[in-house]
Amino acid sequence: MKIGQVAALAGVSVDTVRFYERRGVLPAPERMPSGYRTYTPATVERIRLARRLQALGLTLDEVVDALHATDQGDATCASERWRLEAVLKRIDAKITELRAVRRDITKVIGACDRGECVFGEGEVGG
Amino acid sequence: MKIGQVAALAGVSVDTVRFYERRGVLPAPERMPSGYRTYTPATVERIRLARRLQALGLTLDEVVDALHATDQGDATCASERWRLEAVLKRIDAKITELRAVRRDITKVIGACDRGECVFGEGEVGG
DNA sequence: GTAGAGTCTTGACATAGGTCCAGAGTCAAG
DNA sequence: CTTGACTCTGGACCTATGTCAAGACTCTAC
Repeated sequence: MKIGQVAALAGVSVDTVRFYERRGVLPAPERMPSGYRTYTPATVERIRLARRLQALGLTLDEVVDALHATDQGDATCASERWRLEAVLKRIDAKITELRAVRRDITKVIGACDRGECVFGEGEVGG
Repeated sequence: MKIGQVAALAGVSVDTVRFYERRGVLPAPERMPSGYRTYTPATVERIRLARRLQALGLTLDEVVDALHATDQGDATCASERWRLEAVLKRIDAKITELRAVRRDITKVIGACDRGECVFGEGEVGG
């Protein structure tokens, strides 16, 4: 398969496939005599897995780490699960942060209703 | 006041003050004969307000809009409150999204526990 | 008058994850 | 053999919010 077909099947752009190669998500593929990259269907699966992990909140570097771990062959659910739990922690922290900001905003809106506006009624000069 | 003092009082860097000027948060200040920017204490307040609004989740462009509205003099709580409510909507959307991802992750971890691992036990080739 | 701190402008660098472009080469169909 | 689609490389560009550096100038204190 050439890069266009792989990209289409995986649901990403050709540029993204080449980008993934540069970033280590994909290994350097075989080349035709012309220099064209050739892939096997396994690459499509690899890209799909990478996308799935990204959708779960892993950074691209984390995806690379996870894939390399599975490439080593000794990756199991038990050994990789912590990656997901780390993301879970990050998400929880982010949600907590957003909720705090949310509270602050509602407070400011409430102050607004009581006539104490952040948007100064007076001038805030330069 | 010169830029360093303004920055120190407002709790930002000198670079940030100049950056704010470029972005329209701050108007172009008066200059000394030497070319040095001169500010009044009102600028410190303006920067502090900008930071407060940013901390509430407004983008810098939104901060600029809000400040320009108050500069026009006809800004009131009632007229500016929608900006905060827009941010509130954004935050809620983000929280919803994060919770969805969170659920997905816990599902994947659960599948993990049942032996269906995203990290393929088999190879995911290149 | 000189040292050191502050300020000036312009422009590059940083993150994260791509996207897009130019110019050249290649492949398949008619 | 030509046309159009595809691919190659290398690098620039994007968002957002700053941060940093170089080289020149100015201000303050001694």
